[in-house]
Amino acid sequence: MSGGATAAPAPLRAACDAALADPLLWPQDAGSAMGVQDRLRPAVRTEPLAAVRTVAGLDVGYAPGDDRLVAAVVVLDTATLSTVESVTETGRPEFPYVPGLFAFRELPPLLRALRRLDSEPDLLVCDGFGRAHPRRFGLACHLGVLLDRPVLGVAKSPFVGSHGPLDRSRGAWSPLRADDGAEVGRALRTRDGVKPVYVSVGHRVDLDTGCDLVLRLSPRYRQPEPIRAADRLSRSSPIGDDRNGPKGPQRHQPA
DNA sequence: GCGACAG
DNA sequence: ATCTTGTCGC
Repeated sequence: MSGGATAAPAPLRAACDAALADPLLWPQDAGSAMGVQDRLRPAVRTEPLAAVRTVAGLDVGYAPGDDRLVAAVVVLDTATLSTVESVTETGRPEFPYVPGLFAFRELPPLLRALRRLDSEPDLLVCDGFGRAHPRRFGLACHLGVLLDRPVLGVAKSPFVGSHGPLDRSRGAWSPLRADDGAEVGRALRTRDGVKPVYVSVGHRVDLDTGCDLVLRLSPRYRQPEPIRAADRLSRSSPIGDDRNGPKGPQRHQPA
């Protein structure tokens, strides 16, 4: 048998397939979904993360006046911010948008996109929260635990918790605290005088490392480049038409 | 009970 | 998420 006690993390592809194949992970009602979050939450770990050579940005875009969506993943080289690889996957939402249950809506399409990646990014960055969540288990935690990989959540608006004012300059930050005083994330200014982004730990990374990385990944715009790249790709990507068979996922290789 | 509520 | 014009500023 291979894969003993010292087994390396399963390849990304296998981890995505395993998660997608487990029916217990994808309930159809809100009550069971919260139960899944409570069951998985204890697995979240916070730790330093080093040697982040490549980062994958994840995002999902929705077609206007339609029920179709596009999940996009773009892998960037951390040092140069150049694109290493990118994929898109089209589909239809199978769970309604419910604040607090975001993962049940966006994770399935994101996992189907991630499974087709050839590379194994050192870190995943998603549009949303990690521990800054009503039950401390947002999208970033959920994805991290399912794949047992480092994941960071970067959101554009606060969800739970509050923070004090922060300096006007890029790099300024203030702890995002839940009602009980726990630091569940940070409001981080990535551009002078521009609204901050909200960083929270998903899994296997800590807030210091996470904020440091987010700043390095956001040299010019408010949002980190990996998320910007995934966001743009999800918007510009043609939507497949399921009525005549899926259009088929698009693969993209840098020129 | 009511409002607010990641994307 | 998505629908939307111009405008101010680097």
